[in-house]
Amino acid sequence: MTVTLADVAARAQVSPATVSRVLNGNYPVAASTRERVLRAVDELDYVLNGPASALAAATSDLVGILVNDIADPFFGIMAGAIQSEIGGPGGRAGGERLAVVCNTGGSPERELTYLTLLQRQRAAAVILTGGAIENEAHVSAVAAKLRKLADAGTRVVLCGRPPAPADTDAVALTFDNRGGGRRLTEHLIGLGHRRLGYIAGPEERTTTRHRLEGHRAALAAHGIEDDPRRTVHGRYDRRSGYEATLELLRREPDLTAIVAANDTVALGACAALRDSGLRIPGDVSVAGFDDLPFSIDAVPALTTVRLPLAEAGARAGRIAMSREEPPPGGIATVGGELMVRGSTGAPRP
Amino acid sequence: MTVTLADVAARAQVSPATVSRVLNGNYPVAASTRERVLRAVDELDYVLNGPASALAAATSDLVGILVNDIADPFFGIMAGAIQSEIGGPGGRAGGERLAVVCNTGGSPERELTYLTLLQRQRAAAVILTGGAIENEAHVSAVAAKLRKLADAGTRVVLCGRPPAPADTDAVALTFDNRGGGRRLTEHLIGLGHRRLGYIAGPEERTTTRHRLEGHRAALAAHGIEDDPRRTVHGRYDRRSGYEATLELLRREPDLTAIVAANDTVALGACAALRDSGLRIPGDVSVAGFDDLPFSIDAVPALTTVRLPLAEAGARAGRIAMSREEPPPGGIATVGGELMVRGSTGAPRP
DNA sequence: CTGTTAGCGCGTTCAG
DNA sequence: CTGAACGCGCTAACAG
Repeated sequence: MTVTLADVAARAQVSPATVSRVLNGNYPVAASTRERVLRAVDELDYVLNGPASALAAATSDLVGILVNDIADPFFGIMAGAIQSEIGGPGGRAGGERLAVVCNTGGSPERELTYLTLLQRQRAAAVILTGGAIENEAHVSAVAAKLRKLADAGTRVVLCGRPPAPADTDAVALTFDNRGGGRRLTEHLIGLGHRRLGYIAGPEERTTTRHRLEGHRAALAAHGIEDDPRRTVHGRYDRRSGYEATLELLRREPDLTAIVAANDTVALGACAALRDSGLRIPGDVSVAGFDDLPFSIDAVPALTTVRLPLAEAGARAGRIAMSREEPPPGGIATVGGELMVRGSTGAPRP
Repeated sequence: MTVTLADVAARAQVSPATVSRVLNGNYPVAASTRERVLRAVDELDYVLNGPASALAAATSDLVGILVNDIADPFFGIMAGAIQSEIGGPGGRAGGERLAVVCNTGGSPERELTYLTLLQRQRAAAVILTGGAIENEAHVSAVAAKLRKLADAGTRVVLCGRPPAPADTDAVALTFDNRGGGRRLTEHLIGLGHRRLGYIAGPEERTTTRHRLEGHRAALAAHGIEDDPRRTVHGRYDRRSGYEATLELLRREPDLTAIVAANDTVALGACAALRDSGLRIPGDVSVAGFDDLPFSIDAVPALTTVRLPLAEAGARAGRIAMSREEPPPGGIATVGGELMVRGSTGAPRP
């Protein structure tokens, strides 16, 4: 029923081994022989059996990409960039590797499950994107998994995530969330703001903590008291930004600025402010983080910290495919750039 | 080095076949035996070899998802919804299927290449999202591929895409782009607009054509001349919307409304209008399509046609997994809902 | 309910 | 440069 290597070999009057060599291009084969083989492949409409070759070769053409939520452009942009770099020559027959995108939804269990599933597939590489969960048990469980993957020959790269324990052999491209958060808040302080609300992401996540630490560092550096009532935790979504803003305004109606965990949350904050009859930035300044594509279309355009998501993803992809040297020590910090736009201004007198 | 089924079998004092049965849960196994096997699996930290079982079973746990661009939430939302429905019980050991996301970038060649790659992987199912390319040669090439996939037992589902030839056995969930486009333009006409600009998507794509046809049908139904100078083609991105808007204004400065191919393009149009000193909707009304999450945060909020992307994706995923009956005839039309918001209003007198 | 027996289709030695 | 032979790790009949 289905065409196999042997069928191609028979038709091309060569041995199966030769066909395999032609297809994988890893061994010298006479030009004329190659011709005949390729013709036979074409005539029979032969398609290599991936599982069979993965079994024999003990490695597959799959690259796992773990994301929190692929519907969120923050992850979509990284995933797309990774994918654009894992194809091309260098792989097995055809050279195209396939991206297995795994939505963890931020759940530790799913993260581990997917890592196991990728291990089962003998993935050529695994790239974990976005912040990590800061639960001790989970961190060590992940580290153990990463170690096993590395032992099995799977390349592990962290993209936008803090480094894993050194013995995991995982390369890390880490976003400078702390520095970005600090510069952002310093920008607001520089404008004259002294009463700043902060909408943080979910607890127990590195991204949340680092951004918040940067914010607090800026406050501390300028002698501004860090009133805990000015910080609210929520999810990384619009609704959370909306509700948190109402809550912040309830607690302290004379806030002059709101710093959001990310752009999506900032958009929700803007909506809440508008619905409360407050003007941006006339009454309250708003700042986001990430600089997702829509941020520039907010009205006023959102002041935020641009993270080079596509560049980082592309680099992670290349490193995963050994097409680029890992950074020295296996760790690189990727900086963010402060984008000052219309949503922040001087506080009302 | 690596633990195999046989190792587990030996430790549990059963045959390899029994271990396989426990892991796949497809055959009755005595509870006590299962216990012993699972314990052995645990103690040895055994992970099934995916390629090996795919080879033996002649089918894998992989589900292919073809998208134009995973960084675009239009596709990200569908991909995420699909993924949420392909896991769960019913599959092989563990029951979790993996989503292979393939970015075609709208290129016909890449589309075919990815279909071949998925065929090679013996994917359990393939879901093609978004509009199709309307090139005769390509359409038949894709149909041929889909037929082969179906023959090999791969379930094929089209999500947000017009039906393929009936003999491909592909189930299609098609968006009613024509109807949505028509209602949108009728809404504008109803407000009193007579000079409407249209920013279409790339040529040779079903989505572009259908939305445009709906627009024209509305014009025709109301006796409004369809001046070709009022239509500009571009890509489905913000920049394209920006430039097309400037071009439309150059051609006909007294347009009172602009209909965009999708929300992203509409955002670009809004930016161009603002930069041109025109107010929305006071001077020019703007409408989009899709109702992506950010559309409600545009200022003014975007009038658009909501497509139930998540619902359609989820349904496509269930159909692909045979967890839901395909629609009668294998074809279902998914309607859009007109969302009237602040970006459209009566034209200036 | 469980063990035995054959492959699944390919990559990779090792000879030639 | 090419062929022969073996085994990758698992599932699927078939018996029992």
